[in-house]
Amino acid sequence: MTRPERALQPTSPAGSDRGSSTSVAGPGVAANLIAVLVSVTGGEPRVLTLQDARALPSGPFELTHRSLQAGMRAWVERQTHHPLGYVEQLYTFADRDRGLGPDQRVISISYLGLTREQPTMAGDEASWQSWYVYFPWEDRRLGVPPAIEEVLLPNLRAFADAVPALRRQRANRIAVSFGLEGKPWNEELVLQRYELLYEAGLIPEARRQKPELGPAPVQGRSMILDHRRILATGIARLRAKIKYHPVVFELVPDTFTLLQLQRCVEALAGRLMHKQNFRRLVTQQELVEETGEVSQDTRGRPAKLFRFRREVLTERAVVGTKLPISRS
Amino acid sequence: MTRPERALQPTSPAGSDRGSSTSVAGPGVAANLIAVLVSVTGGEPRVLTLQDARALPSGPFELTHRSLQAGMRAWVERQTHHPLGYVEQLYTFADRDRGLGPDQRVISISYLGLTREQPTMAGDEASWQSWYVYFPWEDRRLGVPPAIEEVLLPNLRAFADAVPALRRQRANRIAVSFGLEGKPWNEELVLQRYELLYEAGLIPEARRQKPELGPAPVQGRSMILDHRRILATGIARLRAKIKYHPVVFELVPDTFTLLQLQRCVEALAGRLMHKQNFRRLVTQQELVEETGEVSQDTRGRPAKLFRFRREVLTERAVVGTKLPISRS
DNA sequence: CCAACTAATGCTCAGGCGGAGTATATGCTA
DNA sequence: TAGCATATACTCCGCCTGAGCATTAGTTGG
Repeated sequence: MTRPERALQPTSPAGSDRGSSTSVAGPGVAANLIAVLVSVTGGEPRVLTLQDARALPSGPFELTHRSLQAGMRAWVERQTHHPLGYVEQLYTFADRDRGLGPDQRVISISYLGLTREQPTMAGDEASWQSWYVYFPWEDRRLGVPPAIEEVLLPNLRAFADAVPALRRQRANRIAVSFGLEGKPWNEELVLQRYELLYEAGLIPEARRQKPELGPAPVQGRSMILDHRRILATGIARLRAKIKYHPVVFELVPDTFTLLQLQRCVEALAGRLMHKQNFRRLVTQQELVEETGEVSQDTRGRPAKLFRFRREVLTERAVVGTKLPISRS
Repeated sequence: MTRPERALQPTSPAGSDRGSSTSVAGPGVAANLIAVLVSVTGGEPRVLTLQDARALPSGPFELTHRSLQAGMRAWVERQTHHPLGYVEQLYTFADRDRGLGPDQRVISISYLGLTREQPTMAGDEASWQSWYVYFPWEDRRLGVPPAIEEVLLPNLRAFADAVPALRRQRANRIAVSFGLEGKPWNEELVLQRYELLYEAGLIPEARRQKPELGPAPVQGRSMILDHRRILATGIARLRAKIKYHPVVFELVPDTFTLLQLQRCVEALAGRLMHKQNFRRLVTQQELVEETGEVSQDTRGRPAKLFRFRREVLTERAVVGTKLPISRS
């Protein structure tokens, strides 16, 4: 009997392939698994990191593994001693310029994994980091971070103005990505924003081969190789997913208050939500049921405890439709 | 040939892990690219096939390729002598049965590609097939195909009833997948429906190792290995994508009438749409602009010709939002 | 020229959903 | 007991969307 794996529907991230690679030698091509492991604790979305918080966990795809996904689960659970609630493939890279050499090629298959509790790690170099450590501009829960206006945008504008022929195009791209000039902020554009900063040369990853440029002006911790880019892909995917698939419940305890649930979603989305409407959304869709118990937390009126109605995963097809389809 | 292990992830509820397997340890890993190449002609969505329409085109990933995507483009364009408008990664899996030998394993990376015109192929064994040849139950433009009620559902019900303990669960899954018992038909569940038929043993792919079962009862052409499964993934992805990203325009001529555009979307979705609302949707979003010309087709009032406003790709972030996010 | 037909285009209407706000309930602590 | 903090209930309104009716602009056959 295999352990059940959750149903996943892959959606691809936009963007090109900039490969990432780690370890693994041998002639020909090697396969490497890279994990974006997410949990939410203390009101922060966290990701499992290694190497002084500068790398995502990764490991070779081994022959004992039944499948790529099984391989993912196997070594993650071996490392964390914790079951993985939800796993979804993110993207596969194999880029030459970031590889090991002309005769070497590494194929990296990245996965997003959700886990409910914070595992204790085997290795001591592992740690859970708020993902906003790497993407400070993505957290708007307390309003727009001042650094955006003070540091990020001036640098981006300079980037736009640097090439007159591309000025308008770049300025527009900046406006779309960061929600300027009346355009709405879209929390799903994590990857696009990262890419933009990369192209503008504002982050360390883009300056590795150009030490003459000095330190990168933009805040936010960097990672080895393309790991920050993979993380951006994972965040974007998760932010999109929570809107049409009940994956949040993989990140909260078995029973929870609606506010806890909301805080979790807010942590992931990096935005605050309207409390009453959030409740309406969740309850109307019958995603949860009352346990009958009440939260002991108790500042203010105690909140009812709820649990996820797992049945919804089978009773409905949890996907969206937007075309003007005729009912007749 | 042995039954191909399956690597794509089921969106099905109690999705089990049918991950692809590998048997052996060895130094080398080969990478293989598989393409779902789509075009729409003659009111039919078509897919490029090989080997007597039983295989998707595929080719090795070579060290000369800059990236996976570049590799895809390279050999597709070499084969078809036609540029690829849009390319998107579908899924990566490692399949035991594709291995070249005990010390080899193959990683398959599948891609979806859209092309505007029907290329003339180099090899004569290549042909464009309506994808409904492989999935007849997916075309509801002329109403629900009679074969669903006559062949498909009776067999599925038998499958559900076969195991009393699973009866309810299976019956429910059937209802959700095929839009029964008041549940709506969801054209995006292509993969789930295929999976269901596979698990129910109703299609040739599932019976390859069980010749005693005789011919599969369900109509629809099969393919080698799990190519039909990959095709299902591609169709599902495309059907989902057209709802929030203007990819249809990659499939129609440079100028087109709104009805042409609608027919194209309908071909992909397998459903008819409300004409006036379709126009409203397209024009309100300013996805198109008039060319000033008029269609010469001329049965009935001549239709204005339009062209896609490529600018929308940069002026807006073309993605959706469904959370009750506070504007303040 | 008119009638009939086909398809394009314009317009209206009603229901539902989502964003936002107000009001009330229920626990605590000072 | 007042005040506070949070939970929960309900209302309002605008927009989107499904659906249908009406009109326009061509062609084709008498």
